[in-house]
Amino acid sequence: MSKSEKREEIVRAALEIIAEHGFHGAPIAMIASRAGVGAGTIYRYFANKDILIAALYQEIEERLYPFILRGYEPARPIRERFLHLGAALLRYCIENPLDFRYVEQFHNSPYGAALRRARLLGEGGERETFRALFEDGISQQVVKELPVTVLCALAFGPIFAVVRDHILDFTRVDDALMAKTVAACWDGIRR
Amino acid sequence: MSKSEKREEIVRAALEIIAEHGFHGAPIAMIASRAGVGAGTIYRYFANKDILIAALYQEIEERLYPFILRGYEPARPIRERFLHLGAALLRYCIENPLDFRYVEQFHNSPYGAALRRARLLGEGGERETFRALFEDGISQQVVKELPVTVLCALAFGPIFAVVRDHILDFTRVDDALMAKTVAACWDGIRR
Amino acid sequence: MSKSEKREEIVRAALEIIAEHGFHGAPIAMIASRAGVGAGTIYRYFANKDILIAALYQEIEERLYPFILRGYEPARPIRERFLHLGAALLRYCIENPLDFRYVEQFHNSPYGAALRRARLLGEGGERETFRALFEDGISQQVVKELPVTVLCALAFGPIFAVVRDHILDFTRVDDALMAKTVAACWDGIRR
Amino acid sequence: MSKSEKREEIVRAALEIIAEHGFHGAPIAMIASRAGVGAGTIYRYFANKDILIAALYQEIEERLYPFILRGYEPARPIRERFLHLGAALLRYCIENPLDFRYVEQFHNSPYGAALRRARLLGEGGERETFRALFEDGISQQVVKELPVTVLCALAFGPIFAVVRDHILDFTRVDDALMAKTVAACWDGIRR
DNA sequence: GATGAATGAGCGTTCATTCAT
DNA sequence: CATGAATGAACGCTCATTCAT
Repeated sequence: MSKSEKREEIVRAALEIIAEHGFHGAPIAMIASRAGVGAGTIYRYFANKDILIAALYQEIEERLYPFILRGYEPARPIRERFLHLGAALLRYCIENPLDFRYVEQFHNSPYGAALRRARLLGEGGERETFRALFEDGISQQVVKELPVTVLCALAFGPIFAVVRDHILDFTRVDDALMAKTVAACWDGIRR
Repeated sequence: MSKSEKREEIVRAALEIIAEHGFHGAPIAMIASRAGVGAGTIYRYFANKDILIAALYQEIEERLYPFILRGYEPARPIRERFLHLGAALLRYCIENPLDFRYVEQFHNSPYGAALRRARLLGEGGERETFRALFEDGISQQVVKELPVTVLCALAFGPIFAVVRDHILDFTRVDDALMAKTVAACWDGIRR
Repeated sequence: MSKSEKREEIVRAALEIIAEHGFHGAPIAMIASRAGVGAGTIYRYFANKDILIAALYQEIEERLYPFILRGYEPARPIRERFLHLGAALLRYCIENPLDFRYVEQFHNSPYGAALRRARLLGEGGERETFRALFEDGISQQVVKELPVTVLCALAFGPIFAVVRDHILDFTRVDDALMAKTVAACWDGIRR
Repeated sequence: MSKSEKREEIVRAALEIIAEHGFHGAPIAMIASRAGVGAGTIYRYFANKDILIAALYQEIEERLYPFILRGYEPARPIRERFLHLGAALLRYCIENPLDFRYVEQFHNSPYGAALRRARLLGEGGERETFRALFEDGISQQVVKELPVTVLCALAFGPIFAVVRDHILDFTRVDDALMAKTVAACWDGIRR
């Protein structure tokens, strides 16, 4: 196994186990054994468990962002752009439930809050795209005049809630329902 | 300190520490010391940590439910009823951020998922009220024809997201913004 | 409940619980609740748990000794005297299994060894009777010329072993088997 | 220290401390420190304390059995066979007092009773040898017609009692006394 | 005198991290 | 480099003992 393959195995194992059992249910020894490496080896790639956790979060973001931007055209009308981004986000989460579960676990830790706070100040990855969309929408008087954070809440809150229900098998989400959900989110933010 | 005061102190200490640091950041010894009691004392009131956690969740529910139903009139129009419930829910969370944080932690634990699943089957406390409202709304063709779980997501998702941002000081939520937020949620679910 | 009744209840409860569950399975709180008194009350009668344990042992000895001496006639022949004492001892243990179990637990604790050592030096209750019997037997050349401790071992060892098996339901001991067992013990020590 | 030496050290430390102080007087931390290892290390070799205790018992049995069978010839006369086994058993206990004390502690625990009960049903290690001997003896009309459990009591009861006295320094047991003791046991069971 | 709630030292056990091999 | 055995601090929990009522 090459060096980078090993790293990948570790990250994959951590994702699976943490998504499934949460942070407390994921001892380093279990991650190592699922990854097929020694426990000490993990510390060659990540200084400690917190850093592994943060790096994994990073990786997920780096998969998500290209996914939702694929085919995105900033020149299209606001509504169309929103429907594209919302649908892509929803689809990604439905198709990558481990990633979604992991991100939820992460945000629900002291660590996650720190990161979110840091994001507010600096550049925010895909956040920027949504921020630009909402600010365009406001200035074109297509979107409600609300703080961007609230618009985010109106747009993403329902999407993530639907994904949660889907993962817990409370709601079966198919393409049709995905479209309707995102459309309803648009109703929430549009003027 | 009287017997019931001691119990209350324990519950309050647990609420504060768990809301702030999560379940892993809240050892029994820390809860005990914050409550001003010995560690063993907690076990006179709660058989073990899990039961303390569940009891605290129960207590929060028992505070929340009466709060949001105060002044609720099931005979009023759907929209009005929704605005009442949504605003009350949002206000409760804003005014009781520890309760909100705690409930989030709880739902994000294996324990919480088990409870949610159990709720789906049996009677669900305040859930019933919302379910009735949404089903009324659908049959009166005032609300979108979507699964109740999705309507819940559209209604509560944004509310909880706004509360999260408020607690993290990302958004300052005043009465006006609360009203606008709930109104936007209504736009999301109404036909 | 009078003062001495209360003491008796405590001792009885301790006997039952310790005989059944051993010393670790017998917290003071459990003894108190079985005795129908408060936990603190036990400390009015016994300075601490060790002293309760020792006092209970004492009480059992004080029941056993009169029982085996009932009808004992030191003037009768050695063999007859031995059969009397052996049968009485065996019968007592079979009929009072809690006492027997307790004594076994006791002897198997650091405490029990200390007591046995103390006994060797001072006067030893019923031990004296047996010692006298064996020494008579040796001087009359009816009993093997062995140290008294070894004669005790030959006489009591099998009796206690049989009782253990009876209590664990490995052997059903009736009057006939009791007689045969004691007779065999006699064969062990007689010339 | 090699891996298997470490395991051995742990077992030896546990034997010493439990033999001396009983199960409650032998916390894991004390065993670890006597063994010269960290407390957590014990759990690499034994899943928990109960399993350590059971494994140690097993090891003692596996030392005892070969010892008493060394030079045993099933073709010799009953009496000779009994004297061989009895003397070997007695010698083993005298020479390995820690083993003896440990086994006594073990049998006097809920765990030990469970094992004894299990033994009654299945094959019983060295028990089988003694059982065969006694049954041979009965059918050859050399041994008293008593239940095997009672014959065991007559044979082993005195031996273990003598060992107890020896360990507590009540009786000094030398080769001559060992021989006499076993001979007396034979008198107890022979016709 | 009697109570039982309160205490906290001490238990068995886990697991992030280190380091000899 | 990679390993995984070793570590020990920290956890949840029990229970003998105390003491305010």
